[in-house]
Amino acid sequence: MADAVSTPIPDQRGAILSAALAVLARDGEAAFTVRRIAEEAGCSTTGVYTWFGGKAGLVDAIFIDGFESFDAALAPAYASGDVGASGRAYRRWALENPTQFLVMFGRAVPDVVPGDAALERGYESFLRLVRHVHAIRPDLSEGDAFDWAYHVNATVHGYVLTEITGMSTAPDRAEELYELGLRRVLQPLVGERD
Amino acid sequence: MADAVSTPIPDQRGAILSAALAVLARDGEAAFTVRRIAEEAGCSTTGVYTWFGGKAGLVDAIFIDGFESFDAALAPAYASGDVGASGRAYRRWALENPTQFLVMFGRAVPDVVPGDAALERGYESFLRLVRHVHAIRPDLSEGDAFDWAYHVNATVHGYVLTEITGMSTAPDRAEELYELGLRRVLQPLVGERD
DNA sequence: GTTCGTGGCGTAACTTTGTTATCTGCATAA
DNA sequence: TTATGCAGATAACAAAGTTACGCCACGAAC
Repeated sequence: MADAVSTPIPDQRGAILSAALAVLARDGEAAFTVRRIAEEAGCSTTGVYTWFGGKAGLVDAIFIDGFESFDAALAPAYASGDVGASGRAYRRWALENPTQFLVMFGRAVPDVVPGDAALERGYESFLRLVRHVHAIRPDLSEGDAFDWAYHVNATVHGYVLTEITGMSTAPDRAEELYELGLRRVLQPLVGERD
Repeated sequence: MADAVSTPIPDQRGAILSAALAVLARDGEAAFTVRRIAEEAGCSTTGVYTWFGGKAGLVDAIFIDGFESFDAALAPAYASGDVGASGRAYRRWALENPTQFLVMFGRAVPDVVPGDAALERGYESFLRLVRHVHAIRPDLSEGDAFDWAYHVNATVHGYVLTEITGMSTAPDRAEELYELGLRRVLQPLVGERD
C-alpha cells in the first residue's frame, strides 16, 4: 500500500491522453497518429486500444477534455457578467488551441464523428452559455434565452472557424472584425450603444 | 478531325473530378481515397497524379468546383435582391452537399489546406456577397459593405457548420433557429420588422 | 505454497492508402 | 522507317489503423 503511494501508479490512460494533446498542439493534426502518440506516452500502440477502444475513442476523450478546458477559460468571463468578455475568451481559447478546436468542430480527424459522451459534454457547456444569457437578461423566457445563446454561439463560432481554417477574406483584420461582429450580435441583446 | 468529334476525346481530368465528387457525395469522406476515385473514373491511380499532382491538388479542384456550384445556387437569390433568400440558399446548398462542404470548411481531408487558387476563388465568391449587400444598401461605404458581408457570412457559416458537423444543441429545430438567426443578423441591415 | 485465471501490455503481422519508379503503347515528326 | 515524347498502367514502397498472439504479474482458491 505504502509502496503504491511512493511508487506512483503509472496512469497509462492519462499519459496517453496528455500525449495526444501534446502531439496535437505541438505537431498538428497531421502528426496525430496512434504510433506517434504511443511513442510520446512511452507505451505501445496497444495502449490506445486498451484504454480508448481505438483512435475514435481517443478523439472522444479529446472532445471532453476540450470542453472542460474551454469552460475553465470562460468561467471568469461568465462570473464577471460581461457577455463581450466571454466572446473574447471564446476566440482566445480557440486561437490558443487551434488544432484541438478543429478536431472538435471541424472534421480534422477523418472518419471520426463525436460520440454521445462528447455531445452531452458539449451540451453542458452550451447550457452554461444559456444560463449566462439568462443572468444578463432575466426578463427572457428560458426558451428565448436558449435561442439567443444558440444565436450568439453560432455567430462567434462562424467567425472563429473561418479564421482558424484560413478561409478568412481579411485575415489581418480578423480581430477588428471579430470585435465589430461581437458588438453587432450582442447589441440587440444587451442594448449597448457603440 | 471528324473522327475526333464522333469519338469524344476521353476527358480524363474531368472524369476524375466528377468521380471524386460522386464518391464524396455518395460514400462520404471516409471513402475519399485515390484508389476508389480512380476506380470510379475508370482509370488507374496514376491519373490523379498526372492531372492533379496528387490528392491535395484534387481537393483544390473540389474547392473551386464547390465555389462555382455554390455561386450558381446563390445567383437567383442575388438577382432577386432578397438577402434572406440568399441566406436560405446558402444553407440549402450546404445540406445538399454536406461532405463537399466539410471538405471545404471543416478540414475533412487530412493534411490538406486550401491552396492559393482555392482561396482566390473563395474570395471571388465572397465579393459577390459584398456586391449583393451594396446593392441592397447603396448608402454604405465599400468598407462597411465588406464588413457587413463578412458578418453575415460568418453568422450563417457558423449556423450551418454547427448543424452539419452534428454539434447542434437543437438538431430538430435547426431550420427554425436558422430562420430566427437570419432575421436577427439581417434586421439591422435591412431594417425589416419581424 | 502451488496453481490457475485474468487482465494489462508489448511484438509483430495484416490491411489500407498515398505515392512513385518503371515500363508500355501510341501518335507525331523527321 | 525511326526517334521522341507523353498518357497511362502495373507494381512496389512506406506509413498508418488495427488486431492476433503471447508474456508476465498479480490475486484467489485449494
